[in-house]
Amino acid sequence: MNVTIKDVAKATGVSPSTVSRVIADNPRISIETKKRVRKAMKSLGYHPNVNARNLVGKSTKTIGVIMPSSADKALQNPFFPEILRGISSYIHDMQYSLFLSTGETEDEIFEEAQRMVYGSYVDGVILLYSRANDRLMHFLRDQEFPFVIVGKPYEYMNEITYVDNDNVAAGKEITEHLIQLGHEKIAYIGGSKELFVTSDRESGYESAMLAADLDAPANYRFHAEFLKSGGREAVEHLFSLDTPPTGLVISDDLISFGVLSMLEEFGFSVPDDVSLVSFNNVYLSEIIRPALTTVDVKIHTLGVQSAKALIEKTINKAEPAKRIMIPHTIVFRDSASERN
Amino acid sequence: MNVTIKDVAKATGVSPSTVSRVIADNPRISIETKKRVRKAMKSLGYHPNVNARNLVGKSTKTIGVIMPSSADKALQNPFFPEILRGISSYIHDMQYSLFLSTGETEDEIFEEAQRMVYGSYVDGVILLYSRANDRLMHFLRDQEFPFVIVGKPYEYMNEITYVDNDNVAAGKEITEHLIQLGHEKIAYIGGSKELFVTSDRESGYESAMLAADLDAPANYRFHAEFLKSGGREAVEHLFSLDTPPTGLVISDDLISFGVLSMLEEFGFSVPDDVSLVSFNNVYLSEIIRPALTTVDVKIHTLGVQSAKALIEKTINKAEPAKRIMIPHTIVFRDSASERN
DNA sequence: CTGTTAGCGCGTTCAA
DNA sequence: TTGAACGCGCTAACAG
Repeated sequence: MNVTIKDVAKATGVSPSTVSRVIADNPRISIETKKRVRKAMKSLGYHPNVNARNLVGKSTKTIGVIMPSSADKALQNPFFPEILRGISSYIHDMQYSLFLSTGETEDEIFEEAQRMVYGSYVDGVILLYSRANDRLMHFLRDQEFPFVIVGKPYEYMNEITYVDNDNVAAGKEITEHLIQLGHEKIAYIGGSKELFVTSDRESGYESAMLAADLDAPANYRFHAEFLKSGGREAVEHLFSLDTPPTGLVISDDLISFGVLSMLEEFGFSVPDDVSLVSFNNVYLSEIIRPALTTVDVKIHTLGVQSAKALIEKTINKAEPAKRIMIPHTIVFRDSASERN
Repeated sequence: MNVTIKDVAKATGVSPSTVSRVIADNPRISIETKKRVRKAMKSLGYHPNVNARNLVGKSTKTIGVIMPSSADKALQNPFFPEILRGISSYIHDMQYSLFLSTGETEDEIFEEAQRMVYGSYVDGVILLYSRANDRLMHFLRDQEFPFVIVGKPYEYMNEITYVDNDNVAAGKEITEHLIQLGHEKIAYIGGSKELFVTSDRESGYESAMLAADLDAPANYRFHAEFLKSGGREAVEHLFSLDTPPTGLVISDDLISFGVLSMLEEFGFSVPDDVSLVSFNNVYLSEIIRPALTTVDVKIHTLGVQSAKALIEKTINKAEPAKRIMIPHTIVFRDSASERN
C-alpha cells in the first residue's frame, strides 16, 4: 500500500538497488537515471521507510532526550522547554529526530532508556540532569552508548562529554554584584542539594563573600526542595533571623518567583528592602515585577551544544570526551539595587 | 553484536519462531518452553529490535506530537510542557513512546509530519494547535492517518476527534464572576485571533456582557499577538480610553503576567484599581502576586484524554470521531475583587 | 554505471 | 505444540 523502492524501480525500469543509490546520492549513478528515478519518486510519492532503513543501517538518525525523573516538577521549570527548543533546533537542522522520555519515576525512565538503547530506537542520548550515582549514567557508560550530560557529571568527568556553565564563577560574579551594591548581609537560597548546579553556585557565592571578608554563615544558606513551598520556607527562615539579610542570591529564577511572592506577602519591598539576584534568565524573569537581575546561562545554547556534541559523538565514536563550557552573562534589571 | 531471537533460539534449542511466539505470549506454546525461553532471554540480555518489529508489524507503538509552528514562542507558554506531561503519562502507561516534532516553521513541521506518516515512524499524531485551513490537518485527513486535535478544528468537526474545553461557557462564567463583583466596564484581551480558543472565550465574554445588559464595544477588545509586548500594548490602549475598564478578561495566564506587569508600571493596583481574570491555571498563576483568579482548563487532563483517544483510534481505525469536552473549573484567587 | 544476491531481526503463514 | 520458509523495505557487497 505504501510506495517502496521496488515500485519506483519498476516505474523507472531500473533495479531497486539503483533507486537506493539514488536516494543516497551515490556519485556512481548517471545524472540521467538519477533524474528519471527522482521524477518517479516524486510522482509516485515515494518516502523511505525508516524502520527498514534503521534495520539495515546502523544509524537511526534520532536522538533520545531524558528528562529528570521528577518530570512532573521539572517540566514546570521553563528551563526544560527552553533547552528542548535548543536541542530541537539543532537536531532539526541535522535532519535528526527527537525521541522523548515519558517515564516519571527513576525506574520507569531507566527501563525506557534501556529500550531506547537495546531496541536501537536512537543513536544517542542527552541527559537533562546529573545526579550522584546515577544508574542510568552507569548503564550508558557500560554499554559505551553515546551520551551527553547537560550539567556536570559526578563521576568520570574526564571520560564523559558534558555541557555546562561555569556555575562557580557565575555564582561569584553575581554575588559580587550585590556586594558592590553595598550589601553585606547576603544569603543564599538553593534548590536541591543533590544537584551540582546548586552547590557550584553556592561555592561561587561563598568565595565572593570570603574574598570580600563577609560572613556566609550556615543559617544564611537555605535549600528549598520544592519550588513553591520552598520560597515560603526560605523567607520565613531567613527573615526571622536576628540579622536578616538585605541581599539574596537564589539559584533558580523559578525559586525567585516564589520568594518574591512571599516577600511581598511579608511586606518587604524588592529591591528597596531586599535585593535579589538569581540564575537562568528564564523567559518570565523579564516580565515579572520587579524584573529579575539574573545570570543568563544561555539555556538555548546549552541545548544546541549538547545536541551538537552528541551527534558528533554518534557519528564518530572515537570522538574524545569534551567539557563544553557555555559562557554566561549577567543581565541587570530591577530586582537588585544599592543597599539603603 | 546485539542479542537476537536467533541467539535465544540457539541457546534454548528451539526455533526462532518459537521465541517469537514466546515474546507474543502465544497460548499455543507450552509453559515449559516458555519458561526456558524466557530464562534464556533474560540471561542473554535479549531486547527486541523495534525496527525489525515495526517493519513487519503494522504498529510502531509510538505516537507523534506536533507543536505549533511558532514553537519558539509556544514552548514558552507553560501550557505546552504541561500538556506534554499529560500525554506522556498516558502514553507511558500504555507502553507507547513519544516522538516530538522539532520544526519551527510551518513548512518544516509539515515535512516532518509527512515523514512521520510515510516513513511509519508513528501510529498516530496529536496536533497541539488548531489553525484555520491547516495544510497538515488536510494532509492527515486525506491520508486517513489517525490524528487527534487539542482544541476545536475549523473544518470537518464531525469527522475529526478532538479534545477541548467548552471555552464559550468558560468565558461566560468567568465574565459573570466579574459582573457579580460589580464590574460594568469589562474589557477582553485575547491572543491571536486566528485561534479558536481566543474567539470562543471572547464569545463567552460577549454573551455574558449582553446578558447583563452591559456594553462590550470594539475598543474594549484587544488582541495581543505576542505575549510580552502584547501586555504593554493592551494596557496602553485600554487605559487611555475615555472610560477605561475596571475589569479585564484575559484569554491566557501568560498574557495576564504581561498585563499585570504593565499595570504595575502604570501605577494601577490589582485588584484594587482593576480586577483581572484569565484562563489556563498555569503553574505560576498561583505563585505570582496577586495570585490569579483563572479558569482551570485541566491541561493535564487534556493531554491524557487526547493521548487516550488517539491510541484508541490507532488500535481500532473504525473508532468513530469523537468530541471530548473536558470540564473546567474556576479557581478564585486574588486578582479579582469587588469593584470600588 | 548498474543489476543480482544476501541479509538486517522479526512475525506469520503453512506444515507437521 | 513447534519448525521451516517467506517477506517486510532497504542497503551493501559482489559482479559485470
